[in-house]
Amino acid sequence: MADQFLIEVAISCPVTQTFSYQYHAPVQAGSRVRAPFGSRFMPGIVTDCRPYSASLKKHLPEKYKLKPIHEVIDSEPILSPALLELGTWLAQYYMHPPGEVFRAMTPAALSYRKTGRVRLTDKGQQVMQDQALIEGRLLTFVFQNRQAIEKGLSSTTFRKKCLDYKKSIQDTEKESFFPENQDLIRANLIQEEKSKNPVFRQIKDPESQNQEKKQKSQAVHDLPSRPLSSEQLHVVKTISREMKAPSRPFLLRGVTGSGKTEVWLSLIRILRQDTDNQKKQQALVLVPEISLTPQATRIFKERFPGEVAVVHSGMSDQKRWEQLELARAGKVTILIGPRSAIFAPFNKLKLIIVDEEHDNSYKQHQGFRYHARDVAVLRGRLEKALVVMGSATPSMESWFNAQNGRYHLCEMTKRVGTFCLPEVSLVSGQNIPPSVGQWINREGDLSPSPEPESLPLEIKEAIRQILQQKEQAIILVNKRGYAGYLFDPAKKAPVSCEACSVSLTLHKNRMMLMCHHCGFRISLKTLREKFPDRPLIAMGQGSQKTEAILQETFPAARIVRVDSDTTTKSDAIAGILEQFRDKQIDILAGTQMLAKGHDFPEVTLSVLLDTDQMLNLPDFRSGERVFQLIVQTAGRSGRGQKPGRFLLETREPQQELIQAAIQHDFVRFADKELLFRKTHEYPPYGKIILFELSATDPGKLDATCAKLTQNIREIRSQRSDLSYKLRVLGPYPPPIERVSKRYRRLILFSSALPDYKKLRELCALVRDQMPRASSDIRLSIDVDPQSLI
DNA sequence: TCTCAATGTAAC
DNA sequence: TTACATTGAGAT
Repeated sequence: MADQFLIEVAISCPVTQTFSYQYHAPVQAGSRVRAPFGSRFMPGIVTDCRPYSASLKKHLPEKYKLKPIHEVIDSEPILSPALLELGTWLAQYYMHPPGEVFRAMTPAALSYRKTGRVRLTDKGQQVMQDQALIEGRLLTFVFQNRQAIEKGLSSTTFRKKCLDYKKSIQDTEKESFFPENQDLIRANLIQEEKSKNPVFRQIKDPESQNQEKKQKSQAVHDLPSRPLSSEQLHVVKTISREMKAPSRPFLLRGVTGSGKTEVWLSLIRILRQDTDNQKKQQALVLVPEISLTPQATRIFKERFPGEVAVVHSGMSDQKRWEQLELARAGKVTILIGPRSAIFAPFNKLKLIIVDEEHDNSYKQHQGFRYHARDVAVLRGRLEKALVVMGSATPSMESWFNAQNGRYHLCEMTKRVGTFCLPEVSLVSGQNIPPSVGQWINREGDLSPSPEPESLPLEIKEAIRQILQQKEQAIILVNKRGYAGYLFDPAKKAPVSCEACSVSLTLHKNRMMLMCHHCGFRISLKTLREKFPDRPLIAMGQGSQKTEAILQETFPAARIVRVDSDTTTKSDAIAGILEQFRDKQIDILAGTQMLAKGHDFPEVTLSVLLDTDQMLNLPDFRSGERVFQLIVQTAGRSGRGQKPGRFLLETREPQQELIQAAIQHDFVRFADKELLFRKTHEYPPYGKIILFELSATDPGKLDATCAKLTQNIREIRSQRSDLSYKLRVLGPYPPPIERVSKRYRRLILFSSALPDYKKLRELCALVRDQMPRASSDIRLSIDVDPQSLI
């Protein structure tokens, strides 16, 4: 066996290790390969390749015989050395299977479909006509469209559709017999093609289309940049000085409307002029998904015609691939995209901008749960690119880093041009009964509260004025808090945990209050017995009604509701935002997404309703979120020529957070917040790793949890170093116990920053000893979770 | 004793 | 993730 090579492959499936193969030629790390895995071929990424020598052989596990790689897919690696290193590091850090990490990094390139298909036979087609037979009805349901009849269905969809049908008739018809797959095959109604190996999705060469596009966009003339304010100029100078040899990332804190976009544009301009060798230097601009409207990207395209590529989640794989290919080949200078764009391939990446760095949408909440801002910092280090994060209300993590010198800090305190910050009024909610809520009655049960509901007078009046003057308004309605809490009108504060200073969570199905940090719990009954005369209001059901009331109060106004329920597709939202900009809509009413970074010059009123409810979410980050929300909402108003107003409804106007927010005093808020985080060892002073177990069967779930608890106890008793100073809470059911038919349990591991290594070690041990009682049970790990519920 | 489905585990 | 072995319940 001359000249064999040992190849390490991260297989695209949820297993923690990488696997070794042999091959007759070297394969560059970062290339895709197809390798025999079990009894089939799976795609994967080569992580390492070295000549196969006798000494190497010793290190291999003996019981396995090395299999040869089946096929090398790429002649050139699809992951650059830097991206490969990034992925390897991330798999470690986020405790996620490397194969899955790489798949997340290379959209479409590693996805595959199974070729196993199910077709109708001729006999099957005949039977299908006969609706008297159960088989006929089943097949009609499963093979609804013509395409399915002609091409067949993949076996997975076929099975799913059969199950769907079975479920749908279970309630209505009592069938004595329901045909299983085997029955259908035996009766020669369907045929199953067996071909088990995944096939790579074909990706067309984008070359031809690019050229067209490029020519089109090049026809636009270079637009002159707007003159910068002295503040902006100073910031640009300071940051660009670091561009050649970046040492630390920058955090740019600039009040809303201070013109951060202009700063980004100037930085890119400088980057582009600075051609120290043949390769064009490139910039990546990360933005929150919601602000990826054509409007927002237009300014980049106008300033740098033909040099901008854009990706967003609504794109087809084909289209996205095209855009990424432009960046990889060095054909564009700038790539704009949401969090996943942090993995985009580049020819020569020199600058990474994270716009609105505090934004929650940078965190992936499923599967590979990375935080794009944190990944950006790491990628910047690996690629020697400068990372610049910008926000009016930085996250506590970034602010902390800027304070202790890990990041450079730049600030812009003035709005540019004629804009000034909006006039703020507090609308006292004190006389208003809680919009929707339930009272805790004497028995400790919940009973509905009277719900007189209308808009506060000041708000009504303000909206009326806006409509009269044909201006626009944005109204933020908190649709529902994701958890319930108890409000104590006597104290004008929620009932909170004395040890942790976070609101206690109301678990309605258990009728108890729980603290998600220390595990403290008290039943409503006990609480009632303790304080018999205190009226307590259960909050957290939300105030969906507000939107309806708005329309009722102003029937003539063109009001459009925007929230994740009504507009799931990002396309739809973009459309609505465009209409709003064109003044076809007077009032936008909706959830938090409306507060994010949009620039509507005609908006002169922004309103934040029911602030308290958000403030009292049982989460140590709720203060930070509300502060951001208030400042950002206020920032939507008065961005044009006319001065803006901002109204905020609260029952607790004296709260320090609210006072700081309405004065746009971030530093005052941050000082207090960081102190709070420090005393409780919350991030950034502490680290959290969250395990989420889920299953469709709650019994199995609890059984697994019990075993897992036992495992944790054993590990900790054997390893005192993993017991001391590390906190473990749970498994506990989150307030939203069931999500998409799966029950959930959480285990929260936390520690102070210095003990982080130990914390990780403990978590890794727990993961590896996870009892796999059933395939129904899933474990997903969230390192640095954004939310604990 | 055979068959089918549910459960568990390995994959290089 | 998928495939295969193992196990256990029910059918012949």
